[in-house]
Amino acid sequence: MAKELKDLTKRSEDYSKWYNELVVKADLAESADVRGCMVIKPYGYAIWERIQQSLDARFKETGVQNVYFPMLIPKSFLSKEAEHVEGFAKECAVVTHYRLKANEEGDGVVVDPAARLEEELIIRPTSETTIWNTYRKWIHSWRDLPLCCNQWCNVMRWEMRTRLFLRTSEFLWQEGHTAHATREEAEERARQMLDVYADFAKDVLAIPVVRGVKSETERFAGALDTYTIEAMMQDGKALQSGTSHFLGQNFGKAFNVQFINKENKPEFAWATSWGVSTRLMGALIMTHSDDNGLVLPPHLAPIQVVMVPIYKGKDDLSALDKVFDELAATFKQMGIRVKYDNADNKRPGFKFADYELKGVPVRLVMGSKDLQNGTIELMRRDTLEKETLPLEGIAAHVGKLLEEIQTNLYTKAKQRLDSHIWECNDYAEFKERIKQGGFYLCPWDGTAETEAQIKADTQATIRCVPYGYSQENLGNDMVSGKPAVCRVVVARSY
RNA sequence: CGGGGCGUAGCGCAGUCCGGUUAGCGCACCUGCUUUGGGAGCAGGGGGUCGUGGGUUCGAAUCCCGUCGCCCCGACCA
Repeated sequence: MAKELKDLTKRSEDYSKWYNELVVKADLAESADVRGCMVIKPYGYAIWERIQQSLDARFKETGVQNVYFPMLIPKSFLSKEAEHVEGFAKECAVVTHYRLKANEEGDGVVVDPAARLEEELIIRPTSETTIWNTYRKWIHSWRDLPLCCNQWCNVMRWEMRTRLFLRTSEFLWQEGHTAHATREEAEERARQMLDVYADFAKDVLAIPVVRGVKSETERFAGALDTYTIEAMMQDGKALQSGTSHFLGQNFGKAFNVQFINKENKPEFAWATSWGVSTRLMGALIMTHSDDNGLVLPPHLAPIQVVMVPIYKGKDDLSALDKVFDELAATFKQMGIRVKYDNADNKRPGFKFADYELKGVPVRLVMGSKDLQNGTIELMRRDTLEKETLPLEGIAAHVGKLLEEIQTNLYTKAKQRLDSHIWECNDYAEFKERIKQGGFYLCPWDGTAETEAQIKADTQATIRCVPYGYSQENLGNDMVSGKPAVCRVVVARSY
């Protein structure tokens, strides 16, 4: 399998194809028999669960509670916020009937025309509308605020083109929805959640991101401001990996969510929403993977250490079992996620390749030779380096090594990001260089026209107005030549 | 919705141009033996209405007409 994968990467310069093959071969997910949807397989879902656990704990530290709202949204809800409906209308799946009946003219079943719904229901593309419709009942006084809820759920957007994890019709995500008494507090929350995402990406996924704010055309439908984290994939393309929106009072007004403020006057609630999705797994795969398969950062990996015995007979195995079982217990005490694979239906070579494909950070191997010598072989996935070490003290060594691998993966990705961000002030130069990928810091006049021009000419888009990069000596917009209002990140994206 | 391509075993494909043995190959699967420190070897075995409907023909996976489905490129997008 890995051989095929390697051949593929050598033969094909198409990064997307390599990515898709990798997802399938690493046993993460596959295309479903339903248009544009995906089946997440056990190992892929284990990774998603790690993301959930880790993010959820961070949300709760900021005072967020989990809730659940229905998947079906009455059509009328969606039309209450004008920009919101315009943004999502083109990609909604609609429920029109509630019953089937036997086909009188042939096999199978048909939709029963008598069972037409009076009001169609939309399968949620996002839940602002249904949640704010309920917030009206929950919010009456400034004392009810802030209200900070999050839900883990699926959503459906009828995308025209799909790719596993990056853009599927149905995807898993979390969506946070907060309501606040003041504009300042809501804006602060939107930025705070962006920081939660950025820190999570860095500390757990080992993915460095560029934080910033979206241009008006790239903004979430119905938002006043959309904050984003943009990650750079190995081919230099950008991937929007998480967003946080300041929604102003748009949804408060649309759903009439008013509270009595401290001055005893009615006021519309201020809103934010923020989300990350299974797309993060796409980011993870495309940031760290190599030709041997996935490379998972230890803080995320469902299996941090895999142990494989090499044996000839039953006696060999039971001697090795004893050592490994003891080692496994030590790892578990240390809070390290360990798997001992002594299954006899797969040969060692197969296991090695398979766990590499799955990105397990550390592999420990022992055979009868090691047993005699009191040694153990260790391989780290990030560098593929192998060494034979004394069995004594191996657990402590592995504990330290996991942290080292985590740091190393982040450092490598950060160096790649930093060395592929360039200032660019000349449009002709930009058009040439964008072909190789990378992020370009370009002066922008703030108009949608130049933004559209760039997209038409190069397929690249304004990813964001970045934080942490100089906004001085702007000069003129590289397309229009008019005075620039800010420097933006321009890149091709997934 | 525009442009290109493909439907043959669970998966990947050859065969189609130029109709003619029993439709073939690789992987996977099953059985047995030998193996096990980098994706095992040998031997044997099972699995097909060639997407589908019609037509031409002594004869169709192959030619003709229709139809269904899928993939890729664009517009959309977390």
